[in-house]
Amino acid sequence: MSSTARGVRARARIEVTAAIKDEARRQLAEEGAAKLSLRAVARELGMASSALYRYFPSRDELLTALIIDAYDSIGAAAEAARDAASGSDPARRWTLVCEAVRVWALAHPHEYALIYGSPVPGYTAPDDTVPAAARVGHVFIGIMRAAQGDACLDRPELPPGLRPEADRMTADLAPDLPPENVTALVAAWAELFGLIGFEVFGQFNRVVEDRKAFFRHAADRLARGVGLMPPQQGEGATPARRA
Amino acid sequence: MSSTARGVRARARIEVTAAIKDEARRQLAEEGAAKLSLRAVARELGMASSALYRYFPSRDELLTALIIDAYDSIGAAAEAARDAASGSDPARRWTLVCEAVRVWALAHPHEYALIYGSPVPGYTAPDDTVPAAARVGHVFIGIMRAAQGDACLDRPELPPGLRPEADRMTADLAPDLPPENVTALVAAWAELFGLIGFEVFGQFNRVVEDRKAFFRHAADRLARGVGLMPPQQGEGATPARRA
DNA sequence: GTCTATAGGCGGATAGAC
DNA sequence: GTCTATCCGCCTATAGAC
Repeated sequence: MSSTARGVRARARIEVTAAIKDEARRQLAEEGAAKLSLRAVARELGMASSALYRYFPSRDELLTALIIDAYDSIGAAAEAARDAASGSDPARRWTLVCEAVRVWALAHPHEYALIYGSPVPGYTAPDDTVPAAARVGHVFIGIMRAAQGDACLDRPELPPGLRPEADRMTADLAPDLPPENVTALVAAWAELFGLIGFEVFGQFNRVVEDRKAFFRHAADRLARGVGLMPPQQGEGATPARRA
Repeated sequence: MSSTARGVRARARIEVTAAIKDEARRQLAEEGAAKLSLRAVARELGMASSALYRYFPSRDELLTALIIDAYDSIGAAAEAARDAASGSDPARRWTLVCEAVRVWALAHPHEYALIYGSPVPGYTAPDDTVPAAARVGHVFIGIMRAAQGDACLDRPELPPGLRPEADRMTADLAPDLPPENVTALVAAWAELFGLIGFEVFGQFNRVVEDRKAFFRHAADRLARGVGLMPPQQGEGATPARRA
């Protein structure tokens, strides 16, 4: 009953919780999130399945914990890349963060599938997951902000029909940035995960071989799209408008 | 034993096969591909589960059939959009095909997840799926080809390190197009499915509201990236290079 | 081609003893 | 907090009758 005893128990609880999540992550890789089973986790851990219910009241709560962990992990990877590149210019920071996100995804394909792949049928993520899910996006917003501060942010065009939505997104996400750049950023954010998802999920099999070089180039193109680099001059033989 | 009887039986077989796939697609929506179960399909169809094995020798064969159907369906939607827009210029054809792919995905989210979402654990698609999977990409290649024929294709830059891979992809996919455009096209192809996937899988919840307008703008930006439109002039206050 | 029956598994979740 | 026992459901796949 001493505070020491409470500390010991609390520590044990944390360790068992971590062991459960570790084993669950292992099984994620083998069976997928849809088939994540408390029973199988318990079996592998040498515990009775009913004992797990003291740690996670249901299968879905365990899933939620894994999702938050995964978002936090990829978010931390993005933040670490940003911090390591703090001396570089914004365009280079952008590319390095993109590459860090890709590296994380390739190193953790099943956790990547859990958070950016198909939703798990019958499961809806609770609001607890939102802050962790936002971390990667915040890193990109921060890079854009710094670029604006350095006055090296090019402003892309915006068609009139998108103006209301652009203003709304801007108010929500980054009121201090121009709506043109916020809109481009949201698009680039989604497109980045298209590139990564195609690589992780195998759509690039038999299509792209040198994926690292391909990705680096694509990330640079995304940086151009959000205004972190000037639009390049085309080398084409003709101006692109039809006669 | 007459040829008529054979015809009747063949027709019945086709109809039952179609009914099985229809019911399986229905269940895909409710339980997901990972839990697709021959038994549940049979139950819903009022058949004995063992009877289904006369049509599909295993669960995986049924899954393969559903995957091929889904690729063919989204491919046909892309081709139909291309054909309907045959009078328009390449940039407009690009955008219309992108929108058709998005519309298909939103109308068939679970089939979309089956082909462009997380891989089904324990299942590997056989080579039979490759031709169907390539249809959407071929539509985009065709649009690029036509643009080149009309001499309205801008050629983006390529860094030296990507040259070998660009040449390799070009030889594989479209030897008659410039490697710069082929590389940009492959990137845009992946990015397109990033945009669509984020919408279908819910990543845009609470972020993008007017998704149709947002997508149209993003698709135009992709068209610019592959050279179907000239790069736009930035309106930014300053040139984008850092001092 | 369809059925019943069967083998040999799997799962979530709870009750109640210790 | 962990256990055993239990309820009740699910699955793939096959054998053999009709």
